[in-house]
Amino acid sequence: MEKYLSQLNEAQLAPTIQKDGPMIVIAGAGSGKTRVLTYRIAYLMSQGVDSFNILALTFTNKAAREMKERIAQIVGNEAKNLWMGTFHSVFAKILRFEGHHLGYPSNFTIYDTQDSQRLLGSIIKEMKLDKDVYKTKQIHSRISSYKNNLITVKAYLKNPELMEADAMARRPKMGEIYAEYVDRCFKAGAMDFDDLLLRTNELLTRFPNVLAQYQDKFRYILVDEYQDTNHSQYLIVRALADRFQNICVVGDDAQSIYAFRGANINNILNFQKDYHDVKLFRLEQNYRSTKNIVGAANSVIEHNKTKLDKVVWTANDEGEKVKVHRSLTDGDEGRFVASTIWEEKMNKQQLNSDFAVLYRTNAQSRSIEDALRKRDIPYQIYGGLSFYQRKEIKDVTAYLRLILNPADEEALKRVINYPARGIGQTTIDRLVVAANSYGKSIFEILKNLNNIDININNGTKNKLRDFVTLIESYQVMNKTANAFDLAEHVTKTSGLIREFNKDGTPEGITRLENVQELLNGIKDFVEGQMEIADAGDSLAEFLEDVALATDLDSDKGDSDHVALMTIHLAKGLEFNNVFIVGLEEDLFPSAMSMNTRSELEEERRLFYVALTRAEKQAYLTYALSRYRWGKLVDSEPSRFIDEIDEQFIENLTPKEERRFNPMLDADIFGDVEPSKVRFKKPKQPTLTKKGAPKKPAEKFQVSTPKNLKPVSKTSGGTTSANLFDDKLAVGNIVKHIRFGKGEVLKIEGAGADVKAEIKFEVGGTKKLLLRFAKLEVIG
DNA sequence: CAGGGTTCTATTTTT
DNA sequence: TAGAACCCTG
Repeated sequence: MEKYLSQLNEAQLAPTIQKDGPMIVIAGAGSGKTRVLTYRIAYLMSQGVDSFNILALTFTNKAAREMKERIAQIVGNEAKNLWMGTFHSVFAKILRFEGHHLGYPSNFTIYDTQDSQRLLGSIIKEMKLDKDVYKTKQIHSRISSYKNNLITVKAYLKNPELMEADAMARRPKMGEIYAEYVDRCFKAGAMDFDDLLLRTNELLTRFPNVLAQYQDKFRYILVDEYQDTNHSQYLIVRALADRFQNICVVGDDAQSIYAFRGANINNILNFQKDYHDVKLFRLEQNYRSTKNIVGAANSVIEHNKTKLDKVVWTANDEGEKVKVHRSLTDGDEGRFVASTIWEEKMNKQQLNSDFAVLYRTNAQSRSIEDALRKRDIPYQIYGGLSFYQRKEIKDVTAYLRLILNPADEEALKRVINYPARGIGQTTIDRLVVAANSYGKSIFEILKNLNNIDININNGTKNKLRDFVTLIESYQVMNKTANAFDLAEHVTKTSGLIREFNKDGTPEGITRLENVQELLNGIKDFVEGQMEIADAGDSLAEFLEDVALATDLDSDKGDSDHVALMTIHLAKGLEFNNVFIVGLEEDLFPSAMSMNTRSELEEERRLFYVALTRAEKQAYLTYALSRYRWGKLVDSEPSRFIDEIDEQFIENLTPKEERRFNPMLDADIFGDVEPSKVRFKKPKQPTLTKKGAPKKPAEKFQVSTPKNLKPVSKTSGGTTSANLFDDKLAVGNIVKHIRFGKGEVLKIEGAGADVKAEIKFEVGGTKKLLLRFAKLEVIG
């Protein structure tokens, strides 16, 4: 242990060996707080604290895993007994054991955001409320914030102010929706994310003996990223730490960026008032970044009023200045990022993984991706639609969830008619009504179709019975088979594989691959579990992992790639070179977050977080205009750029600015004669029900050369360039493409390994320019 | 009920 | 732009 402690500086050592009592560590960015946490746990164990008595709450499961591995290197196998993880995953585990006190089955389902919103959507529909007033997203975030503040339905109904506020927002039925939602979740044996915390609180307050048991267990509690805890989490920590008061929280008020999901910065600001005799430690020396980066970050955060006193400094080199780059469009911005990475890799012998591109919103990844792909620079996008949220994955897991917990309403609704079995919406609606009126789950209704008064014809009833038989057969199998065999069996026999295989489109193939990857994941999981002696039901535990996994957690990690992610996701990470893109007013700071001082300050902290991810070099980029919601919009540089002290900045003035030039930027090796393209007249204007005749869209039918095989298809399609239909590939007729003068239509084709760009000019003479390029394998 | 086509509408961040 | 909702037809 001594040898490890000697690696710490004085400021780090003090909190590490402070064994007992409440303490707070204010840790500046890059000051080595993870190391302090890790070594502190190891130190506690070396001082005779039983590993079973330590609880460490981290921000991601990945962070917990890495910390655990590190501790294991120091103290050995004992580390396995530590309780470490996110609030959600740790308390989900506890609720599996103790949930029965609250009337939950131990195999309760965890509803993710999508499940919650779907359920709310159907409740709103059942209540016949106006869905434009009662928007599911907003209702959900409302309910979420109630729950995070421990406002139960009961408490809500006793709180005239809240009800008044909702009534003022023209949503007087809010309370009813809330009540119905909670009720339906409960009946489905499901908890949403917020329930995992709320119910833990309920458990600890209503059952003093349970509380006592866990207080006794968790004698030493450590909380990372304390600035991002919400009220619900705060109360859990307080309750658990109450007996021994051995509570150590670590955080940085300047990096509090989760207010939108209920995080309360006051938790960290007021910590010293919450406990007696709190020891305060500060880690102010930054080991991560150059003087220029630290200086730039400090000068920005100075503009915030709400903050704790702290001076972050570094003994590192001066380094390069923070570079600011202006582009014409978002496309140019992407090309700047890609070419800079390209050059830096050449000149400085760096790896792809030395680079990260950070943005405010997920939608911004697109232009960056395009540019990186064009240069063959490998990248990985983190976040966005995470693997487990993809449709095909959710389809498979829905079956698995249903097997485990047949009451799971959302899972059932998802798969009862997918793949199609002739069970339509009307039938499902009737089932839901019946379930509600009998106070049973839908699956119970299905099992008792004979004894229940329900208006469903016999043909459909038989289909429903077949479905029940199918699920029940899986349930039988689940008793003996392992999770992998079961999952594989389900994908084959439910018709899911057939469904994805059906059309043979690249999308279908990708889906199949994803399903295969899921199966592999289950296999790994099952094998991993065999090594654990007291492992429980592998399927249940796998599903729990899935529900609480973040995209960072599932990082395969071994390939060398540029990382693309939102700033939120980048918290806690570091990279040699960081690009912060889209630094424009209304984008960053976001237009939604400029109404109040506190919102704006949070955006500024977010920028601070982004900047402090960089070790050697930070690039700030913005574009003069950018495609937002399909249109090119002018934008102004972000105020955050101005807020940086000039001495830390270098402006990169581009020598020449040019827009995308297909002759230079695309890989062209052939042309197609315009004569092969045929235009047809636009349709007549169509009348819509709502009244006014719409202007006719300019619609043309275009036939493309035979060797072009259109590949992708979208669900809808207005202007979409990838609106192709498989059938059309035969005659090569592309329908319904709406375009304006000079717009570019891209076709990414499979057939002859081609990619083409067709340029149309509408009005005047119609011309076509078709260019082929090498096929780019996407994704 | 299924499937295709059309129209509408929402765009912040996530456990 | 892209996905969801909706509408129409077989």
